[in-house]
Amino acid sequence: MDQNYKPQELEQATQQHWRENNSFAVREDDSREKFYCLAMFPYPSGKLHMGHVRNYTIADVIARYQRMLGKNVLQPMGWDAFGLPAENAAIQNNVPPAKWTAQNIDYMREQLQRLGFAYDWDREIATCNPEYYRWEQWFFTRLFDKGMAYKKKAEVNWCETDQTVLANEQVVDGRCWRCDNPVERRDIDQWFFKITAYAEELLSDLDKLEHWPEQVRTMQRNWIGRSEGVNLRFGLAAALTSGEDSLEVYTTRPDTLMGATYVAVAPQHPAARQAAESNPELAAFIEEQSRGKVAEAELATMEKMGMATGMSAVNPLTGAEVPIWVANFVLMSYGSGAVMSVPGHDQRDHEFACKYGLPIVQVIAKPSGEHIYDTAVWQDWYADKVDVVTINSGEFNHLDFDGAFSTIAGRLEELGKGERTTNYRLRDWGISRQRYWGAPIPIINCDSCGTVPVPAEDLPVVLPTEVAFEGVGSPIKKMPEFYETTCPSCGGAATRETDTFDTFMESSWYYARYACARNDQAMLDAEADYWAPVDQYVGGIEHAILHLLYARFFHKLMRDEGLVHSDEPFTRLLTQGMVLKDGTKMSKSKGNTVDPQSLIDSYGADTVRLFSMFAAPPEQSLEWSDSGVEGANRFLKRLWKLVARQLETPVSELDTAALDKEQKALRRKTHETIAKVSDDFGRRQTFNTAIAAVMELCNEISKLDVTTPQNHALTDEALRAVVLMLCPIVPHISHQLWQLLGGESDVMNAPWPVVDESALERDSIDMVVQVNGKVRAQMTVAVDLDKPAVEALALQQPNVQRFLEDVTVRKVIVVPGKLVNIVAN
RNA sequence: GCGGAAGUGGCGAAAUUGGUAUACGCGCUGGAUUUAGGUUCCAGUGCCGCAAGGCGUGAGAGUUCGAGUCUCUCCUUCCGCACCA
Repeated sequence: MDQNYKPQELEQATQQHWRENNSFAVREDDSREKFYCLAMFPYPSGKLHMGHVRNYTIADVIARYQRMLGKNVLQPMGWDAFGLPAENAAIQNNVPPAKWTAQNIDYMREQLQRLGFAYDWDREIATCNPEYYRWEQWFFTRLFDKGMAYKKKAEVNWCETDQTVLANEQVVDGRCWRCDNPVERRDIDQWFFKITAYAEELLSDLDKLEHWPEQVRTMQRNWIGRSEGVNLRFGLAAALTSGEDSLEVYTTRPDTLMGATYVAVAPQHPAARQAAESNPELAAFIEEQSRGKVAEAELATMEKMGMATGMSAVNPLTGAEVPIWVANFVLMSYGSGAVMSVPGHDQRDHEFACKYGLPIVQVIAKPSGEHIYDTAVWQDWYADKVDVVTINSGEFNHLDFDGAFSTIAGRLEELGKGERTTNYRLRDWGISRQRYWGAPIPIINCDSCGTVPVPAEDLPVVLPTEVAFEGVGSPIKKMPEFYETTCPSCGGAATRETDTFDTFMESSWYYARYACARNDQAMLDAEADYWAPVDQYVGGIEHAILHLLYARFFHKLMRDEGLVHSDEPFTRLLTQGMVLKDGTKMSKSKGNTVDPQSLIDSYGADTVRLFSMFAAPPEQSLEWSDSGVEGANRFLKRLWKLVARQLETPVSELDTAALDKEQKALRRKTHETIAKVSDDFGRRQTFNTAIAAVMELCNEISKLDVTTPQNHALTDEALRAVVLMLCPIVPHISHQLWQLLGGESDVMNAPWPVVDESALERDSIDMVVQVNGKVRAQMTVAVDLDKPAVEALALQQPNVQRFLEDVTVRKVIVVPGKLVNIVAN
């Protein structure tokens, strides 16, 4: 055996072996438990970064471990290939997005293979291929027929110069990130998915996801934002021109209805618009509120502003008339776009009332009644729901929150002026993008038939890839050969939809498609149903809401279409931490990136994998350290030498009955390590401590003199266990060392090592003796020594006696196998 | 403002059920090998102290024979959401 560890040639040979044996291809197999392990697929941006390496190493370690447990493991890989960067690159470098993307995929696939990930490449998918997105288009038409996909005018951020819609993130200080022109809000036709129809299920099923991080579940709960309240209608003193004679508001605090002193409506509300017709000042105010800053975080810190409409509303229970104001803080997209304002018990309403001199009425009070209510000064308890009672509320006085809520809600229901409702913060998912590099929305607009979905037999609607970019607009919007078509319904001239799908669409169902990636007859099939759901999903926390919520939604849509038979797509979720350098996230803009490729070139893939798994537990952020990489490499070199030393002597039979104390200790260490590493890999998913335990075992092995036959046999057992346990993490070196140690078959197919319980047995144990909680002595006692004897032995320890000289022993606590604590004073 | 996570040596971190704080690795110090540097190997390495010992897990209290771990108060950092009626 070569005395030196040579990762480059060793890894190349191992990978060639895997390729030749098609080692990672899998099929359905009912004789074994299936395990579907998946890492979030990458956007093919050019080359892998350290975050990818970490993500894919974690998933690969889990997949390989599960495989060694005897399961039928699927681990696929693919490309989230549609998206904006390809368009930007096209404009900058004059390369068509399709070509740019394909080149990047080829390069990054090579990198992933060089890292030795156990992917079934036969199932590779790229979402920009028509073979993939045709099924997405087909599914969309199914949802259209069901009414789950619909078109409506929606307010968007619009850049007039670039002729495109901007995402909120692309609006910087109210201006376009690219051309710096002021962004307008504009109403344009957009396609939506009715995700709100699944709000309740998406919320309640979070309780089933017990193997998801609590943080992600909480974030999704908050995002869905369920609240219980009442929809109620204020009368209108004068009916609107549209015929409406009432104004609907949503409140979670019907108990404060008697304290409503004005009604506030959103600038976009019909009542506001009508009032503006005869009020130029108000019209200007509404116009002003419709442009400028749009990011919601900025809206939240904006000054509260409003203007009276001159109209008034009638309280449905008291008949009192209150003024209607337009206020910039009321959102048209939540509830009905109008709120009843109770400045006595809502801080924001209070601020607004103080600013504009509107009346403030107290309707809830502390039950003691001792307080003095100063309407000019806000105090936190004014909004409390517990330990308060209603006052100044006529017949509804002296009720607690629950009593007031149900009595007032009940009365409104009797009068037909309101009803209890559940509201969600979640809004329908807008899926239209005015971008080019995405899947075309399969819709044809016909002057006589209206909106017509493309029939299944005409799918896919293929996105033209030979395109020329003139500025930033989507090229297909200027291509009559793309958009001019005939109506599938009447045969007349019609135009195609030129918008494309949000790229979150593709990533919402790719996990299911891997399972039947080459099926050109159906979106999903029985094989997809065999593999679904994903048993272990691994990805960044940044996808906690959007991607993971959309995928959960899609899974339920597919279930209701009969395509899958589970409720949730991802049983277990691991969110890996960021890769940091010098305490901050690695990023191009900070210039603190480390190129994985150069590390692989100089140390080999195994070293990179080992360091990524050793430096921190997977959920925590990982601080990059060049010397830590050296350390990982050093360990592999030592391991190599350890096996080389081992092979100098022929193997003898291990006689476990004839071991001396030192030999028993090493054998115990070997099996204790197997137990710990198994627990760390399986239950805890703390691979850093598993590696540390293996390192400890290796340190023990290297201390042993292997020239005696029994020591050599013992080391053989230990080294085989080490190689098996390291195999998921450093598969290349493990593959070679396993062969050198005479292991049968591929190490990656070998069974995970089993603990020999008899090796764990010990006849003596080290215990600590404390006096008043401070360690004063160590002693070795027989395992079966009873408590009184242990206590007596502890008291005899010379250093213990020294500390007991001038005090009286009050109590002795014996924790078997661990310690003795003598309490004395 | 609301919600979540976390604060342990010089650094990354460990301590899983309330039981020896700092495993494992990095770095550092000394030594061996080497023409030298690097590599490799050996020994040491929380702080104060010659030692005995004392002090040590963000700060302060509490519970306990015993607290990094449990309870309370506070401080700091990171992350998410953010006018949601």
